[in-house]
Amino acid sequence: MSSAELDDMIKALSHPVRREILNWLKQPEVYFADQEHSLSFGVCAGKIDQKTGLSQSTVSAHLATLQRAGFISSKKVGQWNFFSRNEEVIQQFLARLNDQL
Amino acid sequence: MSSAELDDMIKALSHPVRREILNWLKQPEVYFADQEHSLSFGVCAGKIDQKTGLSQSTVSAHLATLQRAGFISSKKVGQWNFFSRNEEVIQQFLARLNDQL
DNA sequence: AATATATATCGTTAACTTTCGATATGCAAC
DNA sequence: GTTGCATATCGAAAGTTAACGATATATATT
Repeated sequence: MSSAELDDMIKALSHPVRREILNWLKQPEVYFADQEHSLSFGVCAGKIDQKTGLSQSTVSAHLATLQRAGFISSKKVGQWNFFSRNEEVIQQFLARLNDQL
Repeated sequence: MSSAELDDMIKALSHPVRREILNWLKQPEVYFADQEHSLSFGVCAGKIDQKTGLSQSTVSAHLATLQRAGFISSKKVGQWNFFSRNEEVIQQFLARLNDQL
């Protein structure tokens, strides 16, 4: 993980809504129990929009930021886009921070 | 550590110069070997100004940000202000992040 | 093909952050 | 008490980020 990548990651975490989203994705079955689709591909963008209370375009940008940082991935299925955490990346990030901070 | 405090801490880390300063303070004897004063009280603000290459006022603001977040403390001795890391706070922060991320 | 739904992208505005130089404050030395 | 040095604070300019509504794209349904 380069220094620039680390920078992107920390910046991605520096917004409370993005941290909250990451947290929700940790336990989709708790926070998105109402999702019609199976949670196995992840959580549907629209469900996240609802939960934040922010506009659709704003949340789309937050998800893009988290994805650019590597913390989440998306899987497109039909017209939907499902998001889920990249646990290994998150662990790498924490390890790196533990080390370099 | 409250959620607002965590927020301040992550924001404090979200600038590369502030992370760099934290890193320098980890090994003052390596990065500030030229300091005339003993390093036992910490590193003198002016030395940090020099090393960053940024203006005195800018660095003063960065140091204030790190201090508000709790990552560093300062000790005033005469006309000088010496800064040093708060290792316990940093460890608490890392533990919290490990947990909540 | 037309319509509907989900999501991304665009353009704008508002808010926040970083930087600087200038000034203020506080201490020391003369 | 005036001068000099270290640092903090102030005010302005520039850069970055966040938010929104509108629009574009892609898929699904009729």
